[in-house]
Amino acid sequence: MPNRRASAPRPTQSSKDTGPVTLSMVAKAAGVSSSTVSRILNGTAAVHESKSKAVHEAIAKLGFVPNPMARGLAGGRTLSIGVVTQSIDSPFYGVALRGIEDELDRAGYSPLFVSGHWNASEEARCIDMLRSRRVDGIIVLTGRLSDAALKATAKQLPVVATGRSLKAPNLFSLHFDNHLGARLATQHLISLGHRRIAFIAGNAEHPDANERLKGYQSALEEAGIAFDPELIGQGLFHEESGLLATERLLDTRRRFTALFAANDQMALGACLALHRRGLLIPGDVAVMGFDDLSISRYSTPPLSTIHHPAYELGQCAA
Amino acid sequence: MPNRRASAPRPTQSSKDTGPVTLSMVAKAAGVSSSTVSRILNGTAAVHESKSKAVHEAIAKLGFVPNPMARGLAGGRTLSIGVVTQSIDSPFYGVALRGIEDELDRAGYSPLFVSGHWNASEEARCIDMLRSRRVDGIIVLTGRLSDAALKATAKQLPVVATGRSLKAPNLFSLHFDNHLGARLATQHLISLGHRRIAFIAGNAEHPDANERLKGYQSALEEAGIAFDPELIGQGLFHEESGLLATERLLDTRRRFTALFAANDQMALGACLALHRRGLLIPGDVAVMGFDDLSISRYSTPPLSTIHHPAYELGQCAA
DNA sequence: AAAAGGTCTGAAAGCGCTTTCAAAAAATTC
DNA sequence: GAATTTTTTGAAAGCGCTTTCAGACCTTTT
Repeated sequence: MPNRRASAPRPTQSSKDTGPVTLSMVAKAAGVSSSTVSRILNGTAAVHESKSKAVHEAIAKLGFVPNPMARGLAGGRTLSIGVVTQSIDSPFYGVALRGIEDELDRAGYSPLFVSGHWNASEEARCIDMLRSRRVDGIIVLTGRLSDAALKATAKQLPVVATGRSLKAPNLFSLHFDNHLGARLATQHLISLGHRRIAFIAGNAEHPDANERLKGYQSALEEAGIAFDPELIGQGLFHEESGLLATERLLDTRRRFTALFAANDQMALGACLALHRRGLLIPGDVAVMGFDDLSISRYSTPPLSTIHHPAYELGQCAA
Repeated sequence: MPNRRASAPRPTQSSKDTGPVTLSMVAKAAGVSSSTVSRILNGTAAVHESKSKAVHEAIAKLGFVPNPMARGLAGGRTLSIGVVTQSIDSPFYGVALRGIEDELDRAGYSPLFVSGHWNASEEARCIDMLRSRRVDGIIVLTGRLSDAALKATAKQLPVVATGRSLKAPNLFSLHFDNHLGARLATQHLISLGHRRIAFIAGNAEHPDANERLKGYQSALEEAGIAFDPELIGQGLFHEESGLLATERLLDTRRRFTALFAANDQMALGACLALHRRGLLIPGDVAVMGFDDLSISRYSTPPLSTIHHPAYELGQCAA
C-alpha cells in the first residue's frame, strides 16, 4: 500500500478540499521556493515585496494552514502550551482555565489541558507527556509537584506556576495572597461582632489551605480572640467534606456564631449541614467562603466570599 | 545558527537527560534497525522474539518515549482526539469532559480541548484547528454547528457528536432523551399535586432546550392541564438568566406553585429570585432542575433534579 | 571597471517516525 | 539437496516544515 495520505494524488483537485494544502503547494502556486514561503510565514528573513505578496495571495487562495506537527518536528515552536490542571471539572480551576484559553487564543497559541488529579507522580507524567508533545511552555496550576521538579522542568521549557512563590530562571510564579484573603474574611466576621468563628480547613498538604488557616489565626490574634482548635474542621476542598466537617463541628456542641470555610465549595456543603440542623444563615450562623465562584452568588442566601481572581490569574499566566 | 535541537550533540551524554531519546538511538542500542523498533512499537509486523526483547530492554534503559509529532507527521495516528466543548468552565460540560478524559486516558489517547463558545463559526474554526493538528477523531459536545458541517467533517475523520441524533457513515451520535427527562420531572411535580407549574426554558436555538419544553408540555397534556404560555419564562441556561426569568414571572402576578427550570443553573438562579421575594422552597414554590450537577445537591435546600449522565456520556463518547 | 560587500533566494539536509520494497534467512516442499 | 515459499529484516523514501549554505543579483567601494 502506498503512503496512506499520498494515495490520493492531490495536485489535480483544488478548491473544496480544505485539508492537505502544503507549504510546497503554496510555493509552487506563488512561483517561489518553499524556503521563501517559510521565511515569509515566520518572518525569519527579509523577502522581496513582490514575492511576499504573491505568496500571501497563494496562501489565501489555497486556504493554506501550516501543519503544527511538521513545524514542531522541524525544530520550531509548536504554538501550543501545556496546562497542568488538577481536575478539569473543578469550578474553581475551570475559571482559571478559561482565562488561560482566552488569553492564549489571543496570542495564537492553543492550550493542551491535562489533569494531574492532585497527585505528584501523575503531574510528573503529564509534564513528560507535554514535553514529548513539544509544547512551547507549561503552566502548572498549583498541584503537588515538588518545587525542585518544577525547577528542573524550567531548565528545558519556560514554566509558569501558580500557587507558589519560587524564583528560578525561566520559571515565573504567580501567587495569590491567601493569607491576606483569609485574614480579611475573618476580620469581616469579627467586625460583624462574631467572636466564636469556626474554620473549615482544606487539605493539609495543600499550601493554599495552610496559608488560609494562618490568615484566619492572624486575624483572631489581632482581635485578641483566643484560637480554639476545637473550632477547626478538617475538609478536603469539596462540598461533601465541608458538609461532614460542619456536622462534626456541630456535634461537638462547641458553639459558634460564624463559620469560615477555606473555599466556596466547602462553604456550600457547610450551608447544607446547617440547614439540615435547622440553623438559619446568617441568623444563627454567618457563613463565609473563599474564591468567589459564580455559583456562590446564586446560592440561597448568597455566600459572602473572598474574590479570587482566577480568571485574571489564568490570563496572566498565559 | 545550527539546528536548534541538534546543536547539542547528544550521543555522548546518556542517563539523566530524559528528553531527546530517539527511536534510532534505541535501534542502535538494541543492535537492530529503526524499522524493527517501529514495528515492535506498533505491532505492525512479526519480529523475532530475541530482537523484540533486546529492543524492549533498550527502550526501558534509555527511557525512550516516542515523539507524537513525528509519529503524526509520518502519516500515522497521533493518539490524540479533539474535543469541541462550548465553555471549558461550564459545570455541566466539565463533568462530561472529565468522563472523556478518563476514558481516553485509559485507551492511551489524550484529549485536545477547544471551546466553541456556542458559536457555529468558532466551532468550525476549532474543528479546522483540530484537523490541522491531525487528531485521530473529534468529539463535539452539542453546539451550534450544522449537522451538514458535521457530516462533512465525518468524511475525513471519525466524529462523535452528543445532543443530536443523526446517522452518517463515520459519525456516531449520542443522544440523551431530554423530552423524556422533562416529562418525568413535570410528572413528578404533578404527582405532588401541583397544577400551575412554571417553566424556565433555555436558549431557543438550543435543541435540548426545545426538547425539554416539549417534554414539559407533554406531561401537562397527559395530565389534562392546560398549557399556559404566561407560565413560561425565557432563560439562557445560566444562573443569571434563571433569576431574571423568575423575577419576570413573579411580576406577572400569574400564580404558580411549582417551577421547573430547563437546567440546574437556571434553577439555582430561580431559587435565589424566590428567596429574595421571601418565598419558601418548597413550601411556597417547589423547584426542579435538570442535569443533576453536583452543586445542586449542596444548595439549600437541595434541588430536585433530573439526572443527566454527563460523565457516562463523556466516557461513552470517548 | 574590477573587487568587495550586501541582499535575496533556492537547493538540500534534516527533525523522528512509519512504511514500502526488496533482499536475507529460515522453514517447507519435492 | 535443490527449488520454493514463508518469515524477518534493513535501506530508503517520505510526512510538511525549518534552516543552513552557497549561489545569484545588486550596490558600493577603490
